[in-house]
Amino acid sequence: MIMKDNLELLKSYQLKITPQRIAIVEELASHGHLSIEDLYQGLLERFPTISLATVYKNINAMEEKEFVQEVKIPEQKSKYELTKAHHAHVVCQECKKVEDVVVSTKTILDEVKDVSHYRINRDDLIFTGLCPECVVKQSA
Amino acid sequence: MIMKDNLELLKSYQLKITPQRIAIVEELASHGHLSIEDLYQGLLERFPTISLATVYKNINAMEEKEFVQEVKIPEQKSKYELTKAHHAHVVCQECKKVEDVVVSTKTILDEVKDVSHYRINRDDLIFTGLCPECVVKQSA
DNA sequence: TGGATAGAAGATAATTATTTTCCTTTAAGT
DNA sequence: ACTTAAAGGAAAATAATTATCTTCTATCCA
Repeated sequence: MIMKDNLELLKSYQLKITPQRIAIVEELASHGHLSIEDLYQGLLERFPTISLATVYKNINAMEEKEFVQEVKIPEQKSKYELTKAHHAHVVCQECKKVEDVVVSTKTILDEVKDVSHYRINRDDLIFTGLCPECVVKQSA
Repeated sequence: MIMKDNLELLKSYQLKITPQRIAIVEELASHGHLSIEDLYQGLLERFPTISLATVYKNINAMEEKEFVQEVKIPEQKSKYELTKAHHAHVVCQECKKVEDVVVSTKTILDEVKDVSHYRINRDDLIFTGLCPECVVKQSA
């Protein structure tokens, strides 16, 4: 179910509230990280006539407003997530799941700035490996 | 010009040596990070009849053998680079240039492992901001 | 609350990007 | 040199994304 927060948020981002958009937010809120195709398949169940173009247009509009963000993952199609407090991602190379992880970036950021002399204002950190469940399966 | 090393390397990766492949390696060696389209345009000058499919097929083959690696960058098309010692990337949001940067990842890796309980064996770190040149231009 | 209207949805076409096919050519190993 | 597996090139096939156009609806305001 959708939280009022999300509705308010959509509004505050100047995105018109439509049933399709609400559904997109719900999907993202409950599943976390979804590809365009994932979203489309999920929405089809609720809106049998929804167009793939509608998914693209909405995700693009939401990205534009920074309401959602694209996550580019090695060896996979891009996933989308609701914008939230800054975080990194861990990806399981086995089961493909993607999770958020909050880590301190100060140390590495300082080093990057120091070494590169860039003024950094964004970081996209993806860590790939095996999730705890897949580690177990693998050793079994 | 191509270094013998690259030829040897191509061989050692079981990739048949062809003029087109040599050119791809040269392009990547001299320009660092190139998109498929960049590569195609560069190669066209030397091989007016080269096919875009050849570029795709070769890059895919080289990726397969881990001779080159894809670098997924926010808001940009993927770039490709020769595989080398592990490193992170800095991207200038203004002039779009991409550079390698070597930083210690031990601290953050430990934290990621600790927080996520994943067994991590790969990291893709992209830092976006302004390169020194663009910082200057911007304040001018 | 009942329009007016900007913007969204849906269908489809058009682009763009990527992969595959098929046939010719060539690199690499006898 | 000869053989063969693999690569190149052209074009077709797929996939992914964007654009267009018409219809519909959320939002705004009298």
